[in-house]
Amino acid sequence: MSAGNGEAGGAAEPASVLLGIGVFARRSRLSMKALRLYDRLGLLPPADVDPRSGYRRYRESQVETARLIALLRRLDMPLAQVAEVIAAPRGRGAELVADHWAAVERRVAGQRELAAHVRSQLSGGGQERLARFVVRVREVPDQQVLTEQRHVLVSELETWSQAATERLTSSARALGGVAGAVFRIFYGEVNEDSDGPVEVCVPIDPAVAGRPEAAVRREPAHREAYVRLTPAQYEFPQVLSAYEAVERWIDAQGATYIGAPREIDLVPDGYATALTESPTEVCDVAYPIR
Amino acid sequence: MSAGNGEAGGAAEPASVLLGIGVFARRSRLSMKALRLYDRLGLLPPADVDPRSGYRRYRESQVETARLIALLRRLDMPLAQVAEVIAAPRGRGAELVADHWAAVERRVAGQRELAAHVRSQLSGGGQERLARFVVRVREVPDQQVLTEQRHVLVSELETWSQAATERLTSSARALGGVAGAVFRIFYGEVNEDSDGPVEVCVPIDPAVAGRPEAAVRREPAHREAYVRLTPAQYEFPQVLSAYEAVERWIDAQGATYIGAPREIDLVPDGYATALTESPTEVCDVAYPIR
DNA sequence: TTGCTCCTCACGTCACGTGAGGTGGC
DNA sequence: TTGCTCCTCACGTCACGTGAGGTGGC
Repeated sequence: MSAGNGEAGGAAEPASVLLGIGVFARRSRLSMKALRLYDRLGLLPPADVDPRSGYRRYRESQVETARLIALLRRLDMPLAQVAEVIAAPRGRGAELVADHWAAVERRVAGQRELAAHVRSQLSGGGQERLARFVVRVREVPDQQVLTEQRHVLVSELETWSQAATERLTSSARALGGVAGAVFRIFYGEVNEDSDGPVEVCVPIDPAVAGRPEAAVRREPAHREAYVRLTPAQYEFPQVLSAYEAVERWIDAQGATYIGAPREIDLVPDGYATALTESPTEVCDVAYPIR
Repeated sequence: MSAGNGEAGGAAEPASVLLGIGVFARRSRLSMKALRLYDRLGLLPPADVDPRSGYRRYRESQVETARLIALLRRLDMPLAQVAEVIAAPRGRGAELVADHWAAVERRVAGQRELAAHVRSQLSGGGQERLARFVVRVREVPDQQVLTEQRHVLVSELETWSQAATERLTSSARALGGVAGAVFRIFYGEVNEDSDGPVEVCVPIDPAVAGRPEAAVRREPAHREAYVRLTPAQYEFPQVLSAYEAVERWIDAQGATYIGAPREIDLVPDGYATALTESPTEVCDVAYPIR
């Protein structure tokens, strides 16, 4: 409605309010180099750029945004996510920050366990922990299994695998019952950075045809090397030592891995029962070998 | 003593024990690319490299070292530090890991506060927090001060500045007494990543000549803009809002910064007294201006 | 006209990932 | 001989820092 001078939003903001990149950098606590980068990325373009000199000019009101960016970067938020926060309304921005921080805390929690594990490994002799495991070999007949497979990080693993086990177990009951020990196959590593995939397998009677609600497949007969774990040994990251023990044994034998590692539950209904009945042994960690 | 076959350390390790990079990568949970990098850096050179093909061959016993490296990298330890851990005896390695992890925890603790701060800023209106501060201006006469200056991270700031204040205060007493409010000048930012420097200043009688045990200098007379803080407002990271409030005010006035920001204690003996006597106001945050 | 600010390359850092294009080993 | 493994560049990623060499603004 006012005289159209091309400037959106500001009624009468004088040109003298514009700040050079140096002043703007000090006020916003960002380096000039960072500001040039944010300009190139479109994250924080200057209010005005002199067409001949290329000089960047920022508006006072941009200091607040720049400060927010500086704070978010101090939280190690990637610039792509920073851009989302900047673009979103305030409330949504707060949610995104909360999400980012929750992810950081999950990651750090995993690393905290790992750090303790590494320290105790280094200070406490090293070999002794592995020596405690007895590796055995057994033949596993082929099985018909109901399965669910998914990518999960270590923080989501327990929740998901319990839920999947429950779903598959109840499906199995409808098909004549669970015909063997429940197991999980790890096709890829599962930790703070890597997400598998993981497959939960519930054996059923081979004679029964599956219903389409869950994937049904044959797990082929094989020979496997395994160790049996107590509840304490099954905790992350201690369980890594169990995997290491089996791998060392296989290497020492000159045997060959022919499949992804797996955990076979010893107690029916898996970990939930284990918690309430506190058995002395909860599961086996195994590698198929030739 | 055995037949010298050129292999150091192993009495009778057959060549068949050597592993190709692919197998070694799987066993150690490192990528081949990472292994090649560690070779180039001298961090984990293969036991043997075929001179014509360039093929890398690793010894079984190197798997353990490679695993350790993989674990340390999962803790985000830089390769330079990883190299130190690998080279050090086990006990020393455990210490280095503990040190690294302690540093991570300190950093994360600071970021945790900051994340909460950013969230509340975004969800809670934003401007209201700044509006609470009343910015005033005053003239400060020139002062003779005893000082100590150092680079400190935010985690070390409180401990160091209390200790320095005590040292300087007792020196000042020997020189006729503390002649004014104790203050700290921040020449650079102090946070999880940046370490100042910071200078603690204790005013003394200008007529007294200093002794060489502490630096003595004149802090020139100046005009400064300041806000007065309650103990809650002085906590990190809330105190950042106070700095912001002063800076905004200065910008709004079109005034010019002519010195580094400073915190001036309102209570004698600084923060220690503040804790026991719980005053309603602890310190001023100020910027010299023209 | 002299400083000072600001400009754009270009390269370095960190720890790899991702092809390209070629070759050794069984 | 056919796959398969492994090789070395070379470039990309991420968020900048650090000069080099030059120019606009007051």
